[in-house]
Amino acid sequence: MKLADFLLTSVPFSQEELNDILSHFEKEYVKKNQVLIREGRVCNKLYFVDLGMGRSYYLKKDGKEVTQWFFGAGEFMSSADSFFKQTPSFYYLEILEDSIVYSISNENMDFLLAKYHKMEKFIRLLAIDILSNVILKLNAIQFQTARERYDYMISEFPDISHRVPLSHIASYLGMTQETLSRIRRNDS
Amino acid sequence: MKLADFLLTSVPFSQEELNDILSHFEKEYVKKNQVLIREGRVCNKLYFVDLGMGRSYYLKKDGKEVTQWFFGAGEFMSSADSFFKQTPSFYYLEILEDSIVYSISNENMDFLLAKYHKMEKFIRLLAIDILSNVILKLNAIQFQTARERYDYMISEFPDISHRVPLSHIASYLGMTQETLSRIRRNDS
DNA sequence: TTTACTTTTTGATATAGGTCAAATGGAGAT
DNA sequence: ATCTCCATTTGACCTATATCAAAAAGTAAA
Repeated sequence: MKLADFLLTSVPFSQEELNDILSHFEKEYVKKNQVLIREGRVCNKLYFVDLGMGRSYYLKKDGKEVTQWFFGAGEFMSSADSFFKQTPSFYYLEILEDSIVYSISNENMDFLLAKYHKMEKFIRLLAIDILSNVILKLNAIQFQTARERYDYMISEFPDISHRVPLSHIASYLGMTQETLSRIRRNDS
Repeated sequence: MKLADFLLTSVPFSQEELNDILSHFEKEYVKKNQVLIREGRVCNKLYFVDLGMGRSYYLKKDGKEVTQWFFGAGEFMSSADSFFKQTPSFYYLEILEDSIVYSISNENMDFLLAKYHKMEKFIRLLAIDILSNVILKLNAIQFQTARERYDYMISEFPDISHRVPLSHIASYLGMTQETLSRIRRNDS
């Protein structure tokens, strides 16, 4: 879904409001492997993935990467609490394929939030959607077997396994890549 | 923290606005073990715990209860996505001790959200705070040992272990009560 | 205080998934 | 085609935590 449609789907902005809002976003072409924000830095942009995909991840003390989330086309991508609270990010944000994104700075977002009551509503709804998704994942991790988590992911994101390295998917699912490899082998 | 203070801490409401907002909440005295909302029902109240505590939990297929979250005094309590999206709740909400809560209906909340731009902002910030907390827990569950999770919980909520049954804490931490009991024994 | 009931602890055993190490496979560069 | 470099798979073994079962400790009622 495109950014304009995404905005309109949850809040009925007028054409004029929509144009104003969109004008505060900037189109960016981002190359594969580019890091958008690093752990410990304040995330001052919110991204909408128009085409391509990205992920958030962090490093464990032993230096291993742990994928926290994947962001596909038609989704907002950011270190949400860092962006909205202007606190240091716990995560890295990285682009996984050559992508087109629309970004908005924190200053522009604050401007729009202050200007439009409807913009506050839009972001509130966005935050609640993200929250639902995180809660779903928390339940999956806490109470499903490695196999069940994998099956769920495949049913939800059938193409992801062809687009990103196994190791990213494994850490996203909270298991080692060896375990994921074995699960895959036993596929029917 | 009291409800009025909580509101003022994140958004500078005027005294008049504050009074109007507070007038849409209703004070309720809730007895221990009372269930505020059941799985599958739409949650139409948001609660602020003034005194006492509650939890959210769900039932696994095998009938076991899994505590999802504890809500202490000075915190909002609800099945957030059910309340704000008016969709069936995945959880039960239950009061664990005789408590005093302030509740607001979904209709009143919608009224306030539409009336006050600042109210939208308040709820947006609240949603983002909840999101941060859920993400922290997700990381803990995904990548810490049972022991580490327990130690973390004790440091954050030192008194909880005296106020609720072991089994609730164990399932909250994603482990069996036998494991939690053994961890406790090895405390220094 | 005795009885009945619930919660917590302890013990013995099982298992999912982790760790470490090596082998295989694939993709790009020369 | 061959070499190099990573990604993936496989194998052998290990460990944290679950499961099942029973004992002990608390709590409340009679």
